[in-house]
Amino acid sequence: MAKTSGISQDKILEVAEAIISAKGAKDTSLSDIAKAVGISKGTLYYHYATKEALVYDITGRHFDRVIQGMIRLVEKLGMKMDPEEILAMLLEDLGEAHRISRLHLYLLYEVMSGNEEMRERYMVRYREWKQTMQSVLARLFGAEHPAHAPASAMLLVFVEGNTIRGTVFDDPAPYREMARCIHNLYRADQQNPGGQAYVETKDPKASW
Amino acid sequence: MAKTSGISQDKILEVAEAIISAKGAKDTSLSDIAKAVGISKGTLYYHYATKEALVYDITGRHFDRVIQGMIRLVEKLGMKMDPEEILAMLLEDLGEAHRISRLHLYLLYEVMSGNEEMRERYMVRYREWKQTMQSVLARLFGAEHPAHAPASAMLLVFVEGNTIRGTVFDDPAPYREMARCIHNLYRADQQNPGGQAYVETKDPKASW
Amino acid sequence: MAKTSGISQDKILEVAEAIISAKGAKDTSLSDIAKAVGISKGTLYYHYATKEALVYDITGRHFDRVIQGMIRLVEKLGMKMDPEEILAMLLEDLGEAHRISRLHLYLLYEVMSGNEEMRERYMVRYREWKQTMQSVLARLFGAEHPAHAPASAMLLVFVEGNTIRGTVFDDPAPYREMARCIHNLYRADQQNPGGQAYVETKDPKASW
Amino acid sequence: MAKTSGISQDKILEVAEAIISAKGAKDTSLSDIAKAVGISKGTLYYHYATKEALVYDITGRHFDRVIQGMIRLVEKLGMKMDPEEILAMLLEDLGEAHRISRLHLYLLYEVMSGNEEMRERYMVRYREWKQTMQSVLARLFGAEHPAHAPASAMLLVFVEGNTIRGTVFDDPAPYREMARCIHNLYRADQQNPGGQAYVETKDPKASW
DNA sequence: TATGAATGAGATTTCATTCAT
DNA sequence: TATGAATGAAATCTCATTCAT
Repeated sequence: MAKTSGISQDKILEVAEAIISAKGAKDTSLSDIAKAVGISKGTLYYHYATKEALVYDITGRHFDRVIQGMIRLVEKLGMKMDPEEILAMLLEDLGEAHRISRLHLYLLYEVMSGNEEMRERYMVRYREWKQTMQSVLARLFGAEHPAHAPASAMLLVFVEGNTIRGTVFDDPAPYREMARCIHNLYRADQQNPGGQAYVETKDPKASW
Repeated sequence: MAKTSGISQDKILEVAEAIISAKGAKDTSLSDIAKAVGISKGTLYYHYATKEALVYDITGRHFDRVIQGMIRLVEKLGMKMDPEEILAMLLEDLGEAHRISRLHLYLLYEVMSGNEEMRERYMVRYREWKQTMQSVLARLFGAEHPAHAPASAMLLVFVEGNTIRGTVFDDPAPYREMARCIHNLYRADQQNPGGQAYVETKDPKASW
Repeated sequence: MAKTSGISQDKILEVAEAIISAKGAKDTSLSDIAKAVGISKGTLYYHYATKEALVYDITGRHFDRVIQGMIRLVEKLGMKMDPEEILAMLLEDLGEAHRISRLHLYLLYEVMSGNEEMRERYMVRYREWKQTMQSVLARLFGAEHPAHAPASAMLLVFVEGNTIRGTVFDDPAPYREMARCIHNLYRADQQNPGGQAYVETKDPKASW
Repeated sequence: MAKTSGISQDKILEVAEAIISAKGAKDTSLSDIAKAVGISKGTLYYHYATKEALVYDITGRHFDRVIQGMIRLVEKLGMKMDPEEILAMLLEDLGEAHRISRLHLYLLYEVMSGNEEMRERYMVRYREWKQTMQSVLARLFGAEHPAHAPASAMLLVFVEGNTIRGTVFDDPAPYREMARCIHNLYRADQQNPGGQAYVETKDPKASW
């Protein structure tokens, strides 16, 4: 959607992302962005023919960063730590990055009120992110485990829930307890004592 | 903020809420609402001096319903059930009400990009909601318990996380596991084995 | 498409039509019109939500006038005159009204480059105009006559051809000869000496 | 107006003409054309300093083709046929070439809403076309004849009228009757029985 | 209470044209 | 010859808000 070329493209994205992180895409006009980048509206149009196209690329950047951030953090921590601690740090890392959280919610909003194409593209990246979470769990708890399905679902919910929580409240969430909660899913004696195991639905509308 | 008057006030709110649940406040014009209600823009303006005022009242209605819904559900279930099961049902009840979820996120967006007054009013209702969650926990697990703080924080995160999750994906979340996770916080042998207890911060910026 | 109401609606149409007759709809901006009427662009929008809607109503006015003009002229001339002379005057009347001719061509252009809805509405009025021509011929030469079909087709071609001719050249067309030409179609000894009679096609795409 | 140069000049014209025939010059951007030709806007600008210059050349091509088409058709038919039949075929040939008709009208529009220079150039070619029509009539009915003036005027009106007619309606016009109508002008007993002969005005504004 | 009319400010988009390389 | 980048001016449309009646 975006043209490929040198320096300005990136600068536009960077500046636009900063403004949108602060005010949301709906409240950020192309004038605002052009002014902040130091170019004319015409030039902005030359690089991004529609506002949507710009938001697309920002969405891409956002997920790139979030996904790379997870991977880098896990690699940095290595295997020296307790899996539970690693999960706690992951959750905290994502939960405390407020600028990213705001952007995350603003992009979600764009998707909710956007067109099908927007939604499609967003979902692709979202699933990629979810996949990364599952890889992290596999790395921490072994490749195959029946708890992976509920654990990754719960991890996602924690991350998203923290996003909203951190946007509304200022104090940190109980990251440690959340980590333990996920860890518990992998403990033999905890597994569904007398209950049904959580199995992700696989119908056509299922998402991963 | 809203004038007190006859019949239309409620009708306006109802219709406006329906439209905003579907499209978001930013993408809903006062024209849209007036048309749907069957009144003129002038009349709409007579009842609500600004668009913000209308969104305020919708926010009020929204939290009223969410809070009342929780209370009613807990009362309906009574004490016959396992606390864990009640929690699971609470989470499911909130997580599967998609129209409410959408509205919830749209209102959050309004707050994020709104002015201070809007934020203030929103916070009042939000804390009220949080208070209700704590009451529910107190009812389920006893009035005083050190786990209440992390448990209510986690409950909130679950609820909000599910809101987003349900908006993006179509399949249900692992409500049962979430409920157990909260339940575990109240189990003696689970409590912070060799770790620090979660304590909510109480600085001025703290929110409850 | 247009709102029904008092004075300004008509004034807008009148002024807009004058400007569009001179410059064409494509080269007439809503700003131009608003300025000429003495209202703001917002007010113009209040009365006509799109430029298309405005052009629709102008198209309506245009055909109204052209059709009424034909009827009035024929009625004025009554039966005192030679049919041929009446036809000549009709052709001249339409051919020499340059402002109307320009508008006619500008509207045709809008239809050619417009959407299906525009085309639809235009065709309705166009056929109505064609119908009026046939009524005029019926009045001049009797209700039923095999020459009606080619005669009305030819009359239309004359009128439209004159429209272009008068736009490009300044001198008058040979109205009298055209009239005779049509008249000849009704003369027994002229009818298709050894040729096929012109019959309008009646397939689904046929237009009248 | 156009620079003389290698291969692209012609390709540009060809492609541009095709697009403009379909959408009209006003609705065709230089971007559209550049993209379709497969060159950059900069390169297009190198070949045509303005959009107007491009339309000029397309106008030239258009009249070249129309004029050459008439000449070639008449030559092909030779003298074997009835003059009336030749006229009918000429009219049909022009009337049924819809792409050319569209272009013809679109170019007329450009002239109507264009500047004086555009108009000037257009008129030169238009008169050339008219001249060709007169040559055709001379060939069919003899070099000198008082009916030439009204006949050529009427021929032009027929051609232009058919252009519009064919754009609006789908069914063919009564070409044969039109041909006879012109033919009749050359018949002694038909000439202005008791009327004034049609004489083209020769004032400065007269066009041929 | 209710409304039709009006509006200003601003949003997105478009595009012919220019120019350095 | 060719082009990518840039731009200014303008066009259409949107809408919360105001106000006389």
